[in-house]
Amino acid sequence: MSTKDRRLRERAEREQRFLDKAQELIQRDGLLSLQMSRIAEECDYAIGTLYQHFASKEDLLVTLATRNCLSRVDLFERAAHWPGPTRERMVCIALADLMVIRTQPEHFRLAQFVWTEVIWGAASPETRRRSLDASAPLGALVDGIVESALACGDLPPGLGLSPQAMTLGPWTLCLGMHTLTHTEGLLEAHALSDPYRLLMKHLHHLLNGYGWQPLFDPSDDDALDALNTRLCRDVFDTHCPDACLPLTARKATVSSFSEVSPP
Amino acid sequence: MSTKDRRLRERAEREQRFLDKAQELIQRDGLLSLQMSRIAEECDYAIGTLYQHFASKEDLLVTLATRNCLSRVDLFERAAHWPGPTRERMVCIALADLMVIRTQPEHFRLAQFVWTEVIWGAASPETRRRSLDASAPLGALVDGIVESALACGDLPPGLGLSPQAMTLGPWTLCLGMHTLTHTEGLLEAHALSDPYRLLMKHLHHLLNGYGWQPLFDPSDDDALDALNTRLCRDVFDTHCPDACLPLTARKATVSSFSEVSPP
DNA sequence: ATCAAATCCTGAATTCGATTCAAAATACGA
DNA sequence: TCGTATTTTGAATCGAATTCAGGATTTGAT
Repeated sequence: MSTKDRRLRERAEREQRFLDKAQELIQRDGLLSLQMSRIAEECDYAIGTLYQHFASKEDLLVTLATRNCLSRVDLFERAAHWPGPTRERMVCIALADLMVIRTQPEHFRLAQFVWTEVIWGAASPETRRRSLDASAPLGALVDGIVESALACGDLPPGLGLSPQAMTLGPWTLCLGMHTLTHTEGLLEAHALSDPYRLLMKHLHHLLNGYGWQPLFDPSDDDALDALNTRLCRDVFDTHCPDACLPLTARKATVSSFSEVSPP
Repeated sequence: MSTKDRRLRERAEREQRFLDKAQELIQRDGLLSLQMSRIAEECDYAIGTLYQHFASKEDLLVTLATRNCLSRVDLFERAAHWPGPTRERMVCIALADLMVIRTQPEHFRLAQFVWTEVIWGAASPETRRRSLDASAPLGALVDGIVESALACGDLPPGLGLSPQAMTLGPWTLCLGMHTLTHTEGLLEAHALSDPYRLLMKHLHHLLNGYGWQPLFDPSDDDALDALNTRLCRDVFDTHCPDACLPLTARKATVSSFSEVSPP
């Protein structure tokens, strides 16, 4: 029996090595030029062996995206379980998301690609289901924050939205911003820079719109910086890299406009 | 000289026919199984001729997405130039977007695919630029609404955001929701339905968050329906198809929750 | 109307990469 | 140790995008 166990374990380990290598190749040469044969080759396996783990290239990609998703759980957990105000916890989710995307932009590119009809539709139903299952814990963590907020009165009653439905707002906002940000040339074409600072501002406007207490004034750049810095430090032990404080473009673009119409 | 003109015109017409056929094939068989050879074949041209118009399959796809984008301009113009309140004009943009996506979901799927690193990066810079240029008019229309709102006081001064930056909020919200909606199984996995009704609610919350006058209570389902119906009728001469009023799922899901915590 | 040059169109051939599968290698149990 | 079951292998297959060497057509001058 232990033999069979060992076999299974070794098989699982090999699968992880394949995924690691795929990740590495994507990071090195881009998703565009990822080749199944090279993954197998660089792992010193025949290509047939690779196909015993993944029914197709699409399956491999979806599986990799799923693993990436799972790797975010602990970060999200820190945000969701941090004992601060519910609103700040929700902001932390967005910050966590930002940190991941700044560190591993390929993660987003892959997820974006994988959710495309072409890839998603070509992956096996089983693989797709596993991928959806993997996103459930993340969703649950965020839903939990909303529930707490409703319970403690930070969010007004009578919004008429389930926690899942509430979660959807920040989620779509972040997702949409990532999408635009990663389409090369798009934001420039619309005279925009510093998209993630803008994301945080819009997020605060949205939370204000829900009436999520305590309200926050997103036009106060210094307060925004201070909040992000504090949360990154207290919640993630990070000195809040450029992730949330893209100081560079700030003076140039955003502030220069805000000087036109001061508070 | 007129000869040359005719040539150019015929060439342009042929290009449109190729694009029409591509659109038709996508609609019929899905993006997944679109083949360059079939496009040429069904247009009664050799495949080489197709490649005189589009340097690659990616180029064709981006070009098609660009044309789709241009086809939305008139709808957006109606919304932006409608002489109603600025806030309602902005809502109309979202409604226009929804109407398009309900009528031609392939449009979104294609845009999503095209904005992917894999496709966008493989298209020629020229084609990419044309695509970005095509989105400028749409952006400008929406920016114009924001400018009016700032000018007439519907939006408070001191937000510290340029019109382009303001536009980004609703844009990302809609984009993100479309993305989630079109990933088969995702919303179901998170116990959500009726995503576009939710989109409209979150949009109103966001606009409320900006302080965009007159404020609107998104938890009032009947008011939301009434607003959408009126706008569709007055602005688009449409009887507001299911686009904005997915009455079906409404009673089942959203209201049932809102009954738990009534206003 | 005729011809050479320029331009355009054609589709068989090439290329590239994913996927298959028959054979070889290896592991297992008696 | 041997026969069977399982796993691995990678050359061969397949599918689809892309190329390019002609053939066809148009142009413009005579």
